[in-house]
Amino acid sequence: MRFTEDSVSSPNNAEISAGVATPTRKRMGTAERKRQILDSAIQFFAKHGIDGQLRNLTKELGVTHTLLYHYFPTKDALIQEVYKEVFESRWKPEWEELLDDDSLTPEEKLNAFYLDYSNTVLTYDFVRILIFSGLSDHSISDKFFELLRSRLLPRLIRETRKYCGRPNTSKPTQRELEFLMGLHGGVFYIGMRRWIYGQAIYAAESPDTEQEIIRDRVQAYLHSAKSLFA
Amino acid sequence: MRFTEDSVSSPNNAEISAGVATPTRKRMGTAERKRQILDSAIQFFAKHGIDGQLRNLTKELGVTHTLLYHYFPTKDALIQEVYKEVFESRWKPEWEELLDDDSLTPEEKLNAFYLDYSNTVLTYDFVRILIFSGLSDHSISDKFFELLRSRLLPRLIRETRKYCGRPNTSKPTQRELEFLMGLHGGVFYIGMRRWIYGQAIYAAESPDTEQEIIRDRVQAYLHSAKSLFA
DNA sequence: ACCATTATTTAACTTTTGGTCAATAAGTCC
DNA sequence: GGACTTATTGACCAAAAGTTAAATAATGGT
Repeated sequence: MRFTEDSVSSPNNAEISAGVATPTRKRMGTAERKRQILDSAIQFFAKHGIDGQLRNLTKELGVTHTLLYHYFPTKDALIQEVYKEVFESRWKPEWEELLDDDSLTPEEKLNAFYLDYSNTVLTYDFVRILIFSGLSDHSISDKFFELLRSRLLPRLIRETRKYCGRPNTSKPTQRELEFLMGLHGGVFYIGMRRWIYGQAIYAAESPDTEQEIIRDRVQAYLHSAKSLFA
Repeated sequence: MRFTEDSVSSPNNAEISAGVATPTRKRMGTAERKRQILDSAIQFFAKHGIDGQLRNLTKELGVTHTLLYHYFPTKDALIQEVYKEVFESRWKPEWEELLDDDSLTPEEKLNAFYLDYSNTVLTYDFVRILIFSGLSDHSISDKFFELLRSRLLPRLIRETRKYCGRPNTSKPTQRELEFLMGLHGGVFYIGMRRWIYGQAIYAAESPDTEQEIIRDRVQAYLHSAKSLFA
């Protein structure tokens, strides 16, 4: 066995605080470790982008970066799993069901939808990874917007028309869609300011305030839609 | 004089199209070359982020990457100049003058402002560099939002109140600001979709459509502000 | 035509970073 | 408690990428 000259530089950070050295190597089950790495990777890539260095990611786990290759063949593979986890697994089919529910008014639907939608989408990892993806190749953001465009937008337009007392016979016009995107962007902008620009305009811990804000925007959208498309 | 073994690999791209080789080294004035590098760097960093490799940046210019260090001491220095160029130099004092103009109605002011504002802000480099900055350290985006917060938002709130027929005596409330950010975010979202997500919903070349859209949003904002803050 | 200046390149150095591989040790089963 | 499995590590590699120093060659002034 050989020792590196500066072997002092790897003091196993996670164990130091115990006071007495606990030099033993921890051994986790395959599934748990993989889960742990994936969870950390989500946070890590959301924070540093996909260019973050694996060595730093694994350092937070108190583990060598080579261990990563025992669970994921390559960095890209890890990133792909992160994407799947954050996007594909978080899409809620209930959103469509909600918007199709006949027992609710358009106003109730839009409010309920954007309240819940914002709850899952206006998240640190979701917002940042979505934008990181858009900034590089659009591979992820494209898939997400395809879901949006095909599943949600038509339903939202339909409810808007219902609210305005207009029939839902023709395809959504460009102007209708753009107007809806105004609402959509306004909502997403909340996440942008919070998770990209780091602004804490109102207490991030008070969901009440955020819900008020979203309700205001939905209300304003519907209200002015009525007068714009009359 | 010595030649590299694979000297073929640097065929001076810029000169190839001339047909006959023009092997001579071009020598530009200090100011022009620096300007040229800076302009390219803006586009380059906007496209690839600040992690883009200098070797690729200079390749586009048909120049060695080491030449860069003749004009900028370090990569960070170059990036700082890019930031200055894109943000500090593009802020228009006219915006404040416009919003203070007594001969215009609030509606006219907001329309005129957002039309012009979007024209300079909804740009490839502006949108992307702003977001790249927000994603890493907020050094740039913070400065920009400070301008926004101190120079523009109070005036926009004031005009909104004027439109609603309310006095401008107290400080803007959180709710008023948030509602305004709904409009602001909705407008910025146009740039997001175009320059981040790569969506071309309407022809990017038809400014008419974009102006309509913005007018719609301003209109909706004012209209529903009146009913929300009545 | 020559010289001084300096823009530009060539070559090399260093650090970073994704990835490989053999060695080591923590559990588990008998 | 010994053997087997495999989670984990340490050392190393090669390519990438920022940076430096010296050599080279345009250009302008005289």
